[in-house]
Amino acid sequence: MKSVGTPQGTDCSCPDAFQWDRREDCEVRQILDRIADKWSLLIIALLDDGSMRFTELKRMIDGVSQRMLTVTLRQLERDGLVRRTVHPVVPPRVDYELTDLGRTLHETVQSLVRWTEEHQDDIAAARQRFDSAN
Amino acid sequence: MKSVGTPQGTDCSCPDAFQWDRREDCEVRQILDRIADKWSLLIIALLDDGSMRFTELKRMIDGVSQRMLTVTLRQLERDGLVRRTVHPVVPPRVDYELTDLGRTLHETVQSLVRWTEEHQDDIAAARQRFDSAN
DNA sequence: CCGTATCCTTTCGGATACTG
DNA sequence: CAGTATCCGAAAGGATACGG
Repeated sequence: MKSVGTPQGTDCSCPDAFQWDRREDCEVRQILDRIADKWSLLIIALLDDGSMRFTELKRMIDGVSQRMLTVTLRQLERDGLVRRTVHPVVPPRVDYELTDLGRTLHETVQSLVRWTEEHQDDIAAARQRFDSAN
Repeated sequence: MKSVGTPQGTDCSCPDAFQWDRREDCEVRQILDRIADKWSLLIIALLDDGSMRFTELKRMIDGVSQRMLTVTLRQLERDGLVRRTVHPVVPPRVDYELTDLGRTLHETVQSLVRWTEEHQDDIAAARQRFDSAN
C-alpha cells in the first residue's frame, strides 16, 4: 500500500480494466469521484441541448443550496464539461450549457438515470426482503 | 421548498425526466446517491461474470478500508445488486457476485468508467486551461 | 479470513450575511 | 440575479482493537 489517502495528483493512467484501482492516486478514480458526485450527475442529466440559467437550475434541482450549486458548476466548468456564459446586463444573467465533451458524457449519465428509474421498484423490493430477513 | 435535507423516505416516483429532482426525498435521487457512490461504482465495475472473495476485492480496490468495503458490500447486498455467499469453512470464505439485477447495472457503470478512461486527457487539459486562466 | 465496534479526524455541505 | 465568505454541525470514513 502507498500510505496516504487520495492525494489526487500523480497521473497513473490505470493500465487495464481490472487494475485501474491499484493505485490510490489513480486519475480515473479521481475523475469518477468528481463526475459521479451527487449534484454533478443531476446537473449533467438536466443540461441537455439547451442552456439554463443559474436560478433555473436551482429551481429544478430542488434542495440544492446556492453554495453547492455554484461549487459544483465551477468544478464542471473547470473539467471542461460545462460552459459558463456571463451576459453583461443588469440584473446579471449567466447561462450554463454542456460543452461537446460534456455532451458525450450526457448520454452515459442519462443511461444511469434511466436505469435507476426503471429499477427503483426492484431495489425497493430487495431492500424490504433484506430488512425483514433480519 | 420542503424544509429538511434529504430524509430518503416517502417514495415519489419522479414523474418526468425534467422534473425528477423537484422533490428532495425523490427515490431516484436517493438510489443514484447510493450506487454512484465512490466505492460502489468500483465494486460493480470490478464484479463482472465471476465471483470475488472479500480479500480479493480489498486488494483490487487499493486504499479501501476494511470498514468501508464491508459497509458498501452490505448496502449493495441490501439493494439486491450483489449476492453474498458464506462458505462454512475455516478459515471463513465469503464470495461476492453480481445478481441478475446487478448485471444489468454493470453495463451502465462500465460505460461510465470507459468514458472516464477515454476522456481523462481531455479533462486534464481542460483543468490546466481553466487554472492558468486565473 | 471476514468481519464488528469504537473512536476520532476530516470533509461535506447547509445557513446566513454580504457584494457587484 | 448570481454569486462570495464565514461559520459550524453532521456525516463520511480511516485507524485500531477485538471476535467467531
